[in-house]
Amino acid sequence: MDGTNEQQKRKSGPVGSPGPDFFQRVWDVVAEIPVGKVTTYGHIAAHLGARSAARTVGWALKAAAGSGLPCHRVVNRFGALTGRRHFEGPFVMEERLRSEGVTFTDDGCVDLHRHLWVPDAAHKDET
DNA sequence: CTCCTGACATACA
DNA sequence: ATGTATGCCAGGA
Repeated sequence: MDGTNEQQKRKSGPVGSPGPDFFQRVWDVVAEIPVGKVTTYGHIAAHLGARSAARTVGWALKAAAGSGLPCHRVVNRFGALTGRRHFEGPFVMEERLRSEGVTFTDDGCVDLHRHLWVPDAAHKDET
């Protein structure tokens, strides 16, 4: 049988809630991103146990846009500000990161080599 | 109720 | 190496 629309069955499913809302979990991680640092959707998703759910992470950020969450510190694995269009303006995201000390490359991407932050590292080194 | 899209990423052909 | 297809979770038409 085809499994193309198998995902839709989740909606019709009775409960099967894995626990707290996936969104809430994403917001919790993003809220812990230190200033001057950035993380990627994949790292957040992987930290939540769903490395392939990177798309859903982006959705959570869109839902959190304007909720006071530093969603501007979350970029894709290339360091590109793919979500800048969901901000107050197309340049707000970059300006904010620059304001926090984040540097960019000539491609307009965040310098992940200097500002890449991983959620798992925060749990291990927690004073 | 069903199908598609979406701020991504990985696997396979 | 490039392109296509799928997976994940949630929401909108």
